[in-house]
Amino acid sequence: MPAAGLEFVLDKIRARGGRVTAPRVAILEALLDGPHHATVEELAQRVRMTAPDIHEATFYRTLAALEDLGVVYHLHADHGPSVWHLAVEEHEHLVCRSCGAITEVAAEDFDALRVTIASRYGFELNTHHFLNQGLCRHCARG
Amino acid sequence: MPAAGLEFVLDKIRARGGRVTAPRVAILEALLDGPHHATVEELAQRVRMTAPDIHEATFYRTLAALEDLGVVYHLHADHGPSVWHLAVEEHEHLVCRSCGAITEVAAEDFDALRVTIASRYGFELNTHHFLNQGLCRHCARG
DNA sequence: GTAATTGCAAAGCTTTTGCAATTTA
DNA sequence: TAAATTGCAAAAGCTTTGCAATTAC
Repeated sequence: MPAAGLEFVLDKIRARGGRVTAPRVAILEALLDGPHHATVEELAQRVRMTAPDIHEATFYRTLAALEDLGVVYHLHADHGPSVWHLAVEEHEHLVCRSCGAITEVAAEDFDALRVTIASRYGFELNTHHFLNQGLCRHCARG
Repeated sequence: MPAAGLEFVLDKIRARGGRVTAPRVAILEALLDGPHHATVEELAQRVRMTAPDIHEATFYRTLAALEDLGVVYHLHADHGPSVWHLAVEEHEHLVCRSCGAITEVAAEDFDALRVTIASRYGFELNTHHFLNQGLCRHCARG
């Protein structure tokens, strides 16, 4: 899933007959520049400086379109809004239920589990659609 | 997490100073009799025959109370409502993103993952708070 | 020009909450 | 009787949608 730069994604949009619009560019830049994961609200905050008039619905529609393209994906958090993520590199997300911090870890750490589940149950596990919950190093101690 | 029978749970409620009410009994019975997991809507449906007047809010409050007691827990589904689960035995849930079927698998299948994540990142992973998504044996073939 | 996209407003769905009335212990 | 629980109604939070206006190609 190498999604690399802005131009790469814009070309992908055009290739599908999509339009490259100011809102889409702004949202993509926010995701490319800042941390590669964010809720809609966080994205809106990042974008607000450069493009204050993008409607909330546009975020949802743009992100859904980008997800169709395989450029982003979303994770479900415990409660609260979905976390949207740039599909640059595969990794898993550990979210601390105490402090809320998100730790990104290597996708390979989950490989063994996928293999186990596939061989025992014939189930193709997609591990990165949810945030994995638990207690981070720091909070586990406290 | 042996939660066994109805009486066991009712005693647990009383022991905490809680009241044993008709709605609580009805909701517990629905969970004990039917499949051990259900959404609020599904529970309401099961309960409707015997107790048609339990308000939706009561389901949420009752389930939250039972969760405090460690008798039930809830899982977040992909989209859609939470799935409430009787805490009788530990197992993990695999939900098929194609047909929606929930496969329950042994908790031990996830043990290795928990150990890996703990030793590499010091993160105490709680694996059963989310439904694990993927494709079931049947749909993976199709 | 035509199809895709946006803004706006409204609504959908799940869940939570304030409050007065009811019920359990 | 006192504290816990319920029903009701309203609202909160996240997300989706219909529609007319706008914009990219």
